[in-house]
Amino acid sequence: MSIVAARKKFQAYLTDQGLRVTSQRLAILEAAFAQTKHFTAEQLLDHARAIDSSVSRATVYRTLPIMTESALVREVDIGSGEKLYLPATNSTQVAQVVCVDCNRIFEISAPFMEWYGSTVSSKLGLKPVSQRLQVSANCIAFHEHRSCPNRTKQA
Amino acid sequence: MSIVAARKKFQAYLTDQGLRVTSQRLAILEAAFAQTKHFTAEQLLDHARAIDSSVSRATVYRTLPIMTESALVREVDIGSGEKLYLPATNSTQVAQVVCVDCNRIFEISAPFMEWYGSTVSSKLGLKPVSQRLQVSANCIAFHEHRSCPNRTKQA
DNA sequence: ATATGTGCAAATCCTTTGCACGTGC
DNA sequence: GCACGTGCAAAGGATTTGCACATAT
Repeated sequence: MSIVAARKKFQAYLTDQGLRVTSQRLAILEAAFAQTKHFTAEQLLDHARAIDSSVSRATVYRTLPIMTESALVREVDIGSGEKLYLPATNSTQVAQVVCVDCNRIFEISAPFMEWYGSTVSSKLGLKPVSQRLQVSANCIAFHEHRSCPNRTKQA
Repeated sequence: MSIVAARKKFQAYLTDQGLRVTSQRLAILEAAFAQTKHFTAEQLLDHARAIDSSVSRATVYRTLPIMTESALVREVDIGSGEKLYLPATNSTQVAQVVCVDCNRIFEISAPFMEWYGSTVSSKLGLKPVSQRLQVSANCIAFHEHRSCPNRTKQA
C-alpha cells in the first residue's frame, strides 16, 4: 500500500472511530510506512522523531495498537522480548521463518493457515480471529562454524 | 510421561551435562509434572515451594530452561506477556488454539507443521529447529454477549 | 468549549543477574 | 575441597500509566 493510500485510510479510520487526527499520529504512520523491514517500537520512535521531533515514546506505544487494529500495520511476535511491526500487506496468511543465527526474518506465504484455523476452531465451537505460524531455523552452510554470515545484520 | 520416568530422564540429563542433581531441581520437576494444564513460572514456584519450601523464584527461572532443553517441559509463548509451560508429550507437532474471551488454551495436533517448516526452510538455505502455530479465536455461542462462560477459569 | 491527545517521568510486569553462602560430587 | 548451585534483592528491558498541559473538532 502506498503511503498516500495508507494516510487516507488511517484518517478515515480515526474519524470513523471518533479519534482525532493529530500531527503525531500522522508522523508515526509516515515513519512506519517508510520502513522496508520489521521494526521495533523504539526504532519507530526514532524515525517518527525525524519527521516530527515532538513525538514521544508514549504516543508511539499508544498509536501502534491503533495502526494494528486498522490493519495498516501487522504485529509480529517472535518471542524475542520486544514486538516487531511491519507495514501491512493484503494477506494475513503469512508465516515467519526466523534464522536463530542471524535474526533474519522471512515472511512466507502460508495459504493453508486460514483453512487450518477455521477447521480446528469450528470443531471446538470457536470462531477464528487470527493465526500465526513461525518456524525457527539455522543457516545450514554456516551452522558448523557456529556463526552466521549475516549475524551483524540484525533484522 | 510418568513422573517416575521424568525424574529418571531428568537425572540422566543433568548428569550427562555435568550439572548437579539438587533437591530444588527435583522439587521443581515434581511440581511441573503435577500440573494438568499450562502453568506460569510463578505458578510453578508456588507448587514447587509446597514440595520444598526452600525453592526460590530465581531457581525456578534457572531450571525452566534446563527442563525445556531436556524436552521434559515444553514452552508455549502465546504473546501474553508471560511464558507458559507444559509437561512435554511425545509430539512437538502441536498447535495452540487460544480463546481470546476466556483464555482457554487447546493443544491440537498439527502434523503438517513439521513438513511445512522443512519445506520452506530448505528453500531458504536454512535448517528448521522448531515451529509454532497458534490460532486465536472467540467463543461462537457467547461472542454476542460480549463475555465467555469460562471467563473466570483462567487457563 | 471541551473532550481527547500528548509528553514526561514514574510505575509495572516478567525475567535476569551479582554476590556471598551452601552443597553435590 | 572446590566448582557449581542457591537465595536474596537489586537490576534490567519493554511497555503502560497518572497527571497537567496542549489541541483537534
